[in-house]
Amino acid sequence: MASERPPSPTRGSYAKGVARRQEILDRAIEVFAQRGADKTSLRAIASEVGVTHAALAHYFGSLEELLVAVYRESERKGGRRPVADPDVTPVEIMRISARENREVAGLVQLYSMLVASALEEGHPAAREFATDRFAQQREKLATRVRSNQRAGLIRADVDADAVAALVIAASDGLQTQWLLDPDAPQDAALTLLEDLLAGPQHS
Amino acid sequence: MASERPPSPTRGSYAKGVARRQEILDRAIEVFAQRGADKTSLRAIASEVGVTHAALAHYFGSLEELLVAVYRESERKGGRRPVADPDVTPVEIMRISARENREVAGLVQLYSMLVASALEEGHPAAREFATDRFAQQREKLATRVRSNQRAGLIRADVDADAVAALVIAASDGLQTQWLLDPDAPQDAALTLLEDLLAGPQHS
DNA sequence: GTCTATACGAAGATAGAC
DNA sequence: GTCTATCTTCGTATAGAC
Repeated sequence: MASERPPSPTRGSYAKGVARRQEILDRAIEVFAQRGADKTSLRAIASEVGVTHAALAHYFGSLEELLVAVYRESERKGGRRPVADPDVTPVEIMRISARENREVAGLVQLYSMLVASALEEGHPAAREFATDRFAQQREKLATRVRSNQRAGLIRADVDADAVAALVIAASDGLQTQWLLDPDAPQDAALTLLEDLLAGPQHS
Repeated sequence: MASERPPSPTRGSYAKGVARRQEILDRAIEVFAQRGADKTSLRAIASEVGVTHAALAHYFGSLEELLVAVYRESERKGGRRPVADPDVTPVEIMRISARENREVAGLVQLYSMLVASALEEGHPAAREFATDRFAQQREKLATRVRSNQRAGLIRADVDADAVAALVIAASDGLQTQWLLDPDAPQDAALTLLEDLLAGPQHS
């Protein structure tokens, strides 16, 4: 309790690196929000952060890994605590998530770019990011669907895994359409899906 | 019917250019299918076609415009005649389209990349392509939905425009998930949506 | 471990020769 | 109209100072 003992010599020097990495990441997020996901090269970020582009490569390995880190960190910061109430529908979950993402400039664009890269060969970082994310989201939403079904909020005759995949796909796709054309019926389409899933008894 | 009159001298010299452009486009499609949407640079295409990368820039203006041309031409060639039967559901339309797209290697990846680029600023060609495509698809499908509703194939109490946007979003998103994880319930989710839209009387 | 300096090859764009 | 030559910028890799 008195004086903090310094970390062991063999691993002590990690502290600075971790803090520095976080500092760079925070700045990179700002740069990203301002310049857009596309024009943000390693050199551009490095220049604005105040380091050389080689330093970024040192901390993050590659541009793509930096982009993944930026997205994960942006989402972590912008995201409120996960919705605890099990009676909230999957569509409402995606609605909340979409609203949060839209508040962070460039985040949806970055997500779209990462997913597109993941589809190409030779992009392991993006591929892993997208694959994991879809799998986790599908599992999380499927669990919620089953809970909703027990509570009578979602009709019992639909497959929970299919619903999860469908809701994610619809949410992603509608967000894209909305960015390209704000007149596209994003909310209406999402609400429609929600009503359809609620079953015949929906108000 | 006898002999084709050559085009007028003032515009005749276009003929060679148009033919050459088409020839380059055909080769570019093959190169694309083999190498993937990502690693296909202007130089790579030019090298395989047998011209310099500057020639491609001359014919297509920019890499992005070439990519848009490649996608449009690939889709035109792969697409069968449009489905005439007005009783085919929008979901079935997207299923057919998805099946055709999947037969052309790299086409879905290219589409995903173009849409992602369209979301970024400073990509007018991709932006125009994606905006137009979504608008056309929404209009086409909405008309079909209304027809389906009159025929009793789709429940009458849903908004046709919202259905169109929803079906497109679901189809695009599910195709992406399927590419990243073939175990994702793509068909099940699409069929689910189809059944939900059919209404309470669905078998 | 952290980071700078530097070099390399490849990319898209463009000016101007032919 | 077509293409060579060149410009700038990019991501990555390495060597070595601290």
